[in-house]
Amino acid sequence: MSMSSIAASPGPRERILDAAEELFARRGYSGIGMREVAETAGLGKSSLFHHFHSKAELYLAVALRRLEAFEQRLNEALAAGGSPRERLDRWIDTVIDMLADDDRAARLLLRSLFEEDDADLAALAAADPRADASTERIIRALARLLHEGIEAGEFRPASIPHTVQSIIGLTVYPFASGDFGDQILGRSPFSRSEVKRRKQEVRGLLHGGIVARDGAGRSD
Amino acid sequence: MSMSSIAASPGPRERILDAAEELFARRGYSGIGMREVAETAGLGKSSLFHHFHSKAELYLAVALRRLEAFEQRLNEALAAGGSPRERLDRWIDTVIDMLADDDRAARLLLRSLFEEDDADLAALAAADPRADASTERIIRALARLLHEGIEAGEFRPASIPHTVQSIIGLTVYPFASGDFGDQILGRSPFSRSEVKRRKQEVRGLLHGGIVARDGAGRSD
DNA sequence: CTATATTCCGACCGATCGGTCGAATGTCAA
DNA sequence: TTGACATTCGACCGATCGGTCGGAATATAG
Repeated sequence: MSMSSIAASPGPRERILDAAEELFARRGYSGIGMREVAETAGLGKSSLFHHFHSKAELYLAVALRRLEAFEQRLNEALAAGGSPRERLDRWIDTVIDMLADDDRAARLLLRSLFEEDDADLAALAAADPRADASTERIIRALARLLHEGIEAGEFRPASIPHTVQSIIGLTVYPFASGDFGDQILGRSPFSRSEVKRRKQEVRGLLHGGIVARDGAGRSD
Repeated sequence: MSMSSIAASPGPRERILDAAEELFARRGYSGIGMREVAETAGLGKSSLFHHFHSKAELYLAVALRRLEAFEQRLNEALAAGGSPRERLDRWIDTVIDMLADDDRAARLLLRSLFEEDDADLAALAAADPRADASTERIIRALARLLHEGIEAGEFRPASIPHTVQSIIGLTVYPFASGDFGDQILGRSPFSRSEVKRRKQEVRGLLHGGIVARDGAGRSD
């Protein structure tokens, strides 16, 4: 028997991050306690504090891990080349795929965007700008892509910041809205086919709006 | 003089609701203590509990007040008549105006949509379905409007639930995104002109997308 | 084996949490 | 004035909060 349980499985640090992400995503920073995180991760609270020196540090580590994974996959999507429109479509598909993979990510992301949860957390975040820097790079890459598209005449001229807000609102929000979203969609969570529909919805809006053209509907 | 201070001014109940809304919107349900609410409202904690018997009840009262004000103004916007497209435009303008008036509303709304903050809160919310019923009526009215527009050939056929999600994401999210949103827009909060731009942005997306038509840009 | 460093945990800390209680004060009608 | 009711408040409750500490395991190196 001995030390057993799980041998080649993730170390305690990863287990803690996973547990914390799940909990923070669901009930927010102030909504969960370190005792609960420790319990979920399968160790004592004091052991938890051995790996992360404060609650704020743990939260930032969780957020940073998510954000950097996001950033990397989005960069890959952009680096794959193609016209601005093709790259934008791929960017959107990638975001939606990542959020649909687990809605924890969407909730955590949305929370971190508009939450002023705690004074200690804010102070620590100000001292360690890595998370903010990551979001900023993501936003800037998207803005640059829109700019290129406009320059190339593929996108209609528009206020890029507002378009960025729109794209984020269209992609992130529905996956974070939980029960409420399920209720709108008719009680089913985001299935494979719903994900596909969501991609089509966003693409359809960006390409053609919902208002019918003077005579013709449009296919793609 | 006598009882004075402020004569025709709001009673303690309204003062409490205002204070609580401000605080809950900013730091969420678990992020705020009843002591702080009482202090902000200008009375003792015990007096606060005289007016609201629990924290969950206070939160639900705050949310319900907001939601019903929302619902009423949105119904007025729809009742003013016009084609589905005109009514949808007016609906969107109304939402954006309300959220821009104070961003507490946007934050509180978005929070209530995707937050599973607390067990007690969830239990009480289940026992008093007024808030859920209000959101559901709002959503249903929007869905009905979209349906009418499609029937009338004004809107392109589409998945109505997904379109609902899109419209909410486009309108609500940017006002709730706080510092992050300001950062995207260039550090300025939502000024009168930004609000106008936001309306144009949403309308433009719903009417025409961002992808340029084969040859022509589009004005409105 | 022993020596050393790492990881774990139970017990504990002061502070704060939501909530209660009883008494003091204010208000108003009879 | 008196009695009934509403409102306020300070003091207090048990529970939980984030965080600390000293020592017991455990792993690793020599």
